Amino acid sequence: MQIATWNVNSLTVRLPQVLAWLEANPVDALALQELKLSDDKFPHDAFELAGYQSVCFGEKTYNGVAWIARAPLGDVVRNIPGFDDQQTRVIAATLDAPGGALRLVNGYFVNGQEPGSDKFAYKMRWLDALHGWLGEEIARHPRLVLAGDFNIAPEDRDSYDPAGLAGTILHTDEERAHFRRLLALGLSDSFRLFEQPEKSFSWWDYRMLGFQKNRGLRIDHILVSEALKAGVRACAIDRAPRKNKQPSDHAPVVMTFDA
DNA sequence: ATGTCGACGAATCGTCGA
Repeated sequence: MQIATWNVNSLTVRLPQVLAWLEANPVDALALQELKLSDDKFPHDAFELAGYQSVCFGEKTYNGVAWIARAPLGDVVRNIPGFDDQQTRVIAATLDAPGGALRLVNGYFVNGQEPGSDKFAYKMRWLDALHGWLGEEIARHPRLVLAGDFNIAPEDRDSYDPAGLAGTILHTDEERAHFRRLLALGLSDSFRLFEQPEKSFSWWDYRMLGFQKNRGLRIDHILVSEALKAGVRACAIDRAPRKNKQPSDHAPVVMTFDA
């Protein structure tokens, strides 16, 4: 079984690339972020023609998340229960799998702009709320996957310039502490369960030839709960779509596991 | 500050967010 995550930076622009990628990579479930479209504009039909069901939670212009899956998605939750949020950043759903249902959580984590800013404070509150809710969610659904654009480079090796960017957004101790708190819930970063090439990144700035120079960050992650960890067989970043014409600034991450 | 995208409103670009 395969689960993937991809920040597409506008599904309106990237839909053809997503459909082409799914045809070449027929994963069982795909988490999308930064749809930048309202739910009434979500292309359910196009995905259905490709053999996929979809559930979405979006808004005009910003944010927006969705799960695309080969099998029906049930028990859908939008945003973090109990956390009042004006933005569309979380969608959770349950997917049938051979070894039992999987709980799939997809998050477009707050960027935070700059340490000390209002947006950074919102990021900290949001991460707190996510942590609290996920603790309950894992207790209810031990077979859980947390995928998405975390907007956190968890360790120095996840950044092209850890010294130069130390303490800046996506690199702060506070953000990294939040990432480790998520791991402390019993979640594992599937990418780091395996030996990986050095300088493996999932995002590259559009500017300054970021991709060509591999000046990137690894901020897109797929975490698995304790119950799933032993079954994980691989996790890889697919850089190919970043070479497309009009690419997203993010590349998809794909996890393979026995479910 | 800059670079580059994408979306928006009201331009035929300026502004915002990433």
